[in-house]
Amino acid sequence: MSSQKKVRVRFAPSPTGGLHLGGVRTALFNYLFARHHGGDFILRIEDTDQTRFVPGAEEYINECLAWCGILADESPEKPGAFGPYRQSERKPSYRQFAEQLVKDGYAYYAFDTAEELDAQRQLQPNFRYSHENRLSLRNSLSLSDEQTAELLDAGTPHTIRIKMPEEGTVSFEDMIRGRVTFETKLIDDKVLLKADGMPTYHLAVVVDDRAMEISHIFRGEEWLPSAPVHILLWEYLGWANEMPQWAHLPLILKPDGNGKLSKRDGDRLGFPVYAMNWTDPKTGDLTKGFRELGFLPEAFVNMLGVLGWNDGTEKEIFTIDELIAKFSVDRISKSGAKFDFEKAKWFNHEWIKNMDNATLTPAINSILMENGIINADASLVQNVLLVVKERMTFVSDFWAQSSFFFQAPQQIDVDAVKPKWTAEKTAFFEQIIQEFATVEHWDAPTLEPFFKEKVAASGMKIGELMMPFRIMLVGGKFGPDVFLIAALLGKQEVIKRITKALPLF
RNA sequence: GGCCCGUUCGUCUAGGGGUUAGGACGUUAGAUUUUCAUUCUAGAAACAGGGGUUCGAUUCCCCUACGGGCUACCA
Repeated sequence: MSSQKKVRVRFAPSPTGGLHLGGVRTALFNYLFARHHGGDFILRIEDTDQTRFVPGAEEYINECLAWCGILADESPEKPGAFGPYRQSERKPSYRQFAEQLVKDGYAYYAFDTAEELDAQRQLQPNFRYSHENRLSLRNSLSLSDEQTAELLDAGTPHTIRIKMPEEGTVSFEDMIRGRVTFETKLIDDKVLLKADGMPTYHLAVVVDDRAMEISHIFRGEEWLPSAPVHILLWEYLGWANEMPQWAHLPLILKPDGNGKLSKRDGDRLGFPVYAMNWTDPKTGDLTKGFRELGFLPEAFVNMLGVLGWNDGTEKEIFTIDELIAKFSVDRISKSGAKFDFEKAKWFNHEWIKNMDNATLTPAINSILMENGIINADASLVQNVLLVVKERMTFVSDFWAQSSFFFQAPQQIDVDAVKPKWTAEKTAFFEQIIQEFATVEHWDAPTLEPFFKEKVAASGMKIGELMMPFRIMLVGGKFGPDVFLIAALLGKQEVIKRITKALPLF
C-alpha cells in the first residue's frame, strides 16, 4: 500500500533536554534506513508541550546529530516543504483535524476538568476514560447537542478525545515484530487536543507524518501500546492508503538492575548516557556526554549501530557508510539490550588505534593547549601520537599517556629506586651523559645497543639500570619503550633530565 | 491489576529440527613488553522451566515463570 511511496523517514526528538543513547540510536536507525534506500531523513521537532520545552535544546539536538554524522535534509524536490517541523508552529492545523474527527463521529468534546478526572482516579484506581464510562462523564456524547453548543459558545475549556470502538481489533504488521493485534475495547479514549488547543503527541504525529509524506517509522518500543491509536487516526482521517510502515525498536536497558536506561543511570554508574555535554538551563545541572569524555563520533555511532543489529557476519567494526550499505530491518533484534560501557570503551579503543593521525590531531592539539603546551613541535606530536595511540581508550587519555614528552616530569618516583641505589649507579649515569653527547644518530635502534653495551662494561645488571633510566625520563614506572622515549625526547633533553634527577637518589 | 512485547555464556549477539551451539566485551591462565598499557595464545562460561509435535527440539506450538514497556490534558 505504501510500497510505491518514496522512502522518507523522520526523527522526532522532544526538545526537553539532552539526547540520550536511545534517542541517538533511533535517529541513527532512521538515518541508516533512509540512506540505504536513497531516501530522505527529516527532522521533526516535538515541542508539543510548551511547559516542557527547554531553550537551546533544538540547537543541541542538531549539534549532536551533526557530530555523529547524521545529517538531516529538507526534501530535495520540495525545499522547505519538509522539516524541520515544529509542532508549536502548526497549532491551527491540528485543531482543524480534531474538529473534523468530531464531525465524522470518531471523536468528541470532553468538558471534564483535570481535577474532576483526578477525583475519579482517587475513587477508582483503574479509572480509564473509555466506552465503559464515557456516557456518565461530561462530554458531547453524554450531553445533548444544545448543551454542548452552549458550553462551546461560552468558551468552556475542553479537550477532544478519540472515540475508541467498543468492538473489534486493530492489527498491523510491525517490520521488526511481525503481526501485532490489540482489542480496541481495552484502549481508553485518548486526548487528541488539549484544553490549551495544543495537540497531544498522538494527533500531532499523525498529522505531521502525513504532511511530511513519511513512509516508514522507526521509534522506540515504548510506543507500541499507542500504535493502535495512531493507526486508527490514519484511518479516521481518511489517510489509510498513505499510512507508513511501522517498526518498534527494542529498548536500551540499564546495565545493572532493570528498566530503560535513563539520565540518572549515568551519574549513578559513572558513564555518560548523553551524546554530548548538556547543561539544563533551568537547574544548571550538567550531564556528561560521550563526546567530552573523549569518544570518537565514529566509535560512538559504530557502538550504537551494532547494539541490537548485526550484519550476520562476525564483523563488529563498521563505518557509518558501511552501516548504511549493510543495513536491513530484518536483522534488528527483538529484545532489549543492556548497555555495556566496557564494550563501548573497546569500540573507542579500536577506532583510536586505527584512526589516522591527521583526524586525531586537532583534538590532540587542543588537549596540549589546555595543558599549557602552546608551541609543541608538530613532528614530535605526530611521533608521540603514533607511539601512544594504541594505549588510549579515550582521546582525553593522551595527556596522561604522554605529558612527559612535552614537559619534564613534575614528580619523580624516588622511592622506586632509592632503596637499591649505589654510588656505582650514580657514577654510571654521570658517565653515560658524557658519552651520550658523542652519539651521532640519536634514535632508538642506536640507543638501545649503546646503553646495553655501557651497562655490560660497568659490570652491573641491565635490570638494575633500566628502571632508574626510565624514572629519570618519565618520572615513574610507566610509558612506552624507554629507548623510544629517549629518542623522541632528544639528546639535550635526556641529558638534562638525568642531570636533574641524579641528585635525588 | 489490565494490555502489549520479549527470553542463547555475566553482557552484546550468531545460529537454527540432527552443530564439538560460533564470535565479541568482560574474566582466568600463560607468552611478549627488563615498567605500565597494548598485543598474542589458551581456558572457563549459555539455549528459563514444563508439556506437546517429531525418529529427533535449543530451534515449531501451548502453558508457566521471569524480564521489559504502556496504562497523563508527557513524549
